[in-house]
Amino acid sequence: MLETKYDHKKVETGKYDTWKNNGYFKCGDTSKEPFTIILPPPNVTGKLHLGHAWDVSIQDIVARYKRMNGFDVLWVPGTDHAAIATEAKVVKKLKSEGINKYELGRDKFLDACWDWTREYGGNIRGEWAHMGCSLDYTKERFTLDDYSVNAVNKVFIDMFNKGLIYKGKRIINWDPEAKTALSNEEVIYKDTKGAFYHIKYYIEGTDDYLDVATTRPETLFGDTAVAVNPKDPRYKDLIGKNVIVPIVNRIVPIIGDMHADMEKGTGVVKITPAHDPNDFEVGNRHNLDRIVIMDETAHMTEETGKYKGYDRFECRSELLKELEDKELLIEIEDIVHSVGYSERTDVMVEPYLSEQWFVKMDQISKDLINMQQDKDSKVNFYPKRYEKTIIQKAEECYDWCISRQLWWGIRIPVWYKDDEMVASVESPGEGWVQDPDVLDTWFSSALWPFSTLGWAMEDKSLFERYFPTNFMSTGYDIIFFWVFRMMFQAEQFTGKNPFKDCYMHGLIRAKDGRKMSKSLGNGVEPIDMVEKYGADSLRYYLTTNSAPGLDLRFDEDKLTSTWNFINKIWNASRYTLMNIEDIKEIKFNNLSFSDKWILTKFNSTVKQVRKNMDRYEFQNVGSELYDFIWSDFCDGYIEFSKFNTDNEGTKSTLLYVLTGILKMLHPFMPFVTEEIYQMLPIKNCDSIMIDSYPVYDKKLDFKETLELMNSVREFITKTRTYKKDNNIGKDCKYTFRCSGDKEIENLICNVLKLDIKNIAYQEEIDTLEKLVLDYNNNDFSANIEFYYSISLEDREKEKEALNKQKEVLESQIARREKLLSNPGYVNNAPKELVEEEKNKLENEKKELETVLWKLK
RNA sequence: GGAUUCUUAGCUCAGUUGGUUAGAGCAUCUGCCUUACAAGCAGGAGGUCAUAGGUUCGAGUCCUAUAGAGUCCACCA
Repeated sequence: MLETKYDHKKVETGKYDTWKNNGYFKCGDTSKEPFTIILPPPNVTGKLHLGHAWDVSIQDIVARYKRMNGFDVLWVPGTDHAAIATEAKVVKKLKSEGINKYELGRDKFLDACWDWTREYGGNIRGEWAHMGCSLDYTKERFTLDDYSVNAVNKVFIDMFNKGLIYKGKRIINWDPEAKTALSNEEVIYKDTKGAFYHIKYYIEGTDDYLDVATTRPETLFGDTAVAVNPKDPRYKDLIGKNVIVPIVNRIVPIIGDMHADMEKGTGVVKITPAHDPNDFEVGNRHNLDRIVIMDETAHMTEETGKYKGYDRFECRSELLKELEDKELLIEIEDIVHSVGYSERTDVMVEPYLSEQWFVKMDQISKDLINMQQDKDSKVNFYPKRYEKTIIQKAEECYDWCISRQLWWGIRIPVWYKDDEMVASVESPGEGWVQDPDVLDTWFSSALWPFSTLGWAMEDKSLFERYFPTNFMSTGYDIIFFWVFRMMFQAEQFTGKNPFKDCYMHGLIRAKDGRKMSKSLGNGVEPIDMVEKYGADSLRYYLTTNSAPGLDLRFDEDKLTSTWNFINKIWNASRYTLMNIEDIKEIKFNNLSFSDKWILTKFNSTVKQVRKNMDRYEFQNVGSELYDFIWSDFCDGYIEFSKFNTDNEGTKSTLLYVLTGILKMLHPFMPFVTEEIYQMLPIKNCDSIMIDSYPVYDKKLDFKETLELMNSVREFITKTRTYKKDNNIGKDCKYTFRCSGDKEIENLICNVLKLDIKNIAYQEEIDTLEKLVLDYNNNDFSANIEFYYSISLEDREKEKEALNKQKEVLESQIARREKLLSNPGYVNNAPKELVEEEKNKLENEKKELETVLWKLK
């Protein structure tokens, strides 16, 4: 027997290991159709946050749903080495021990990284277990294992040989703290307080100067020109003349270039080709020198003279003093402008001239766009608008900087000897030196959908069976980092898209709508929520409380409501189990009206739920199930069944519907549904997770009963309201007639507790005052009269109520008559709707008649 | 500058291909410890669906504009 209260801790203990040990998470039944999901790999040393909890819940729901629908489901777990993040942590740790990364050397540093990974890695596995994720651990991968490394090498070498990967000297985004290049996606732009510094650049041989406005005065050491717009009447005559760069006193030309915007600043812009991407382009057009004035740690080089060794910010403040002293500073204008910061280290990104590896994107992007235009081969996004986002990204693509000046990662498989350069995993021979850099973590992540399946391994059987994958779920924040790149790499190397459906969920925010962050201290740990409410509650809450692609404000009160819902299910199960203990088999004979009604309702719920599950509309599934279980099954059917517990058909219906409810809920609430399933007197399988998902059953669809019972329920509610409005107590004498079967009459009397002792005698009918409630619907009508001595006051109250009712009815009738006399509506609207309107109008008219009669 | 999302009850959110009386949770009011559940039951109250136009027989839903809020991309000397 179940306890009276649901205890999530008790329920969730032990089940995960049982499932896992019984092999329910493993794929491999080749008699079934495969269905593959690849888990987006979290940072190996990271921990589960609410966003992950949401993400894995969605995937587990799909995995369990598909498994119950007869698919051979493979859900691949894995983790990511997270190059920059991990390396930064290890560097910090070593530093605290007084060890410098470079002094330690590459090999020993990597050992330290592996130690770190082993020490802090693997926690995430326990968290997947807490959440109930049905992952196939026999296929677990890591971005630095052979599956991944082999694929990365193979892809890199192939792209290198095709010319899709090249090495180039460019201005890239540089993180001076991590001392590595970054891709454009890894730069976060933030509004920052700064200033326009107006500096005098004297025109050579004159006392005139140009007012040059810059936000970064310290870069003047690298100036090799000053540009004006060739159409700018203010300055066009100056083109060809020279100016003197202040402090360094370098003579540089005034050039005409469209880059100079007449509207912006003073219309004069200093050109620093080695420290600004736009200036770099200008420099190329005008053949300007590139003077590097900062090193890899953003400290000034010897080009800056006495400022050598200064940090970039120190240099700025000292330089400004000097400019002021020398009366070269015209003014300082405060502005707010957006400045790039490193996604990982949060330091200000420095545009930096260096040699890096790039993926050439133009053709690849075109291939992606073509693929997306083909209905059969494209990725279906949920919600659909992300298809457009992807296409837009592809259209405005720029080359992807993939080299990182780090050690923790997959090393670039390129070897050098003198002027020669060869791409190869192994050294081509004596005297060859490998490129020191590693690849962007996202380069390996991009291959994840096929690398994990053994695409670059000898045994390709998994790849052949389970690729392309079926379902991908992730937050919209990494669409460019990851989804886009997975798509083009799979297209380039497998000729197919990596997944058929891609579900994008939003971000989790704090209750007030702000982002959850450490600095605000408003973060919520999913594991704490699991502890407090159970994984079942958390999963259901996260997945049914928002529409696809939209953010979710985390609200613990709603989690409580979800817990209450589970407690409700628990108690409905408790009731059911108490009443079906002796059942031998499910037999639908001698079904009562209410049995037929709930079976019909159940059937239509199954239909709706399946439809929405197939479209990943989980919020709809959630409300369908909530409504059916709470309003129909518990408040409606269970109450009816209480007067019918000896009936075999009713027992069968209770068990059948409860079993179906558990199965439909199982993908959302795996633990509690398994707990209750195990107590069912009749069940097909050892575990609910290997049982089948409910299907619509035509034999159990009783449409007429549905309508009749809806009327009966409406009558019951109306009677209750009526009694309450008129202060009619339990002992009031009554008479009752209804059009339905004797069974219906009994049901109503039972539910409304119309005590047989209180039926009014003829004498009472003749002498006492009465209150009458008439109910008319085309398939059911009922009349109930209550007899008692009525006061004048009550009589007035009743009259008032009737008048109000009259008004409402009259306006409704008028509205409906107008509607039905509109030929446009009658001709164009669906016939059933028109019929229904007509019926309603009829009933309202009848009702109005009674009200009018009573008023007399 | 380009794209995109949101604006629905006091609060947080649902609302399928347009179908006429817009739903839920929480909060609130009334009455109930009825033996599955008081973390519950029964019955209420609460909304001119941001604004203004348009399409349509019919608009929360489609179109246009406006206002406010958010996000992404590009630019930012």
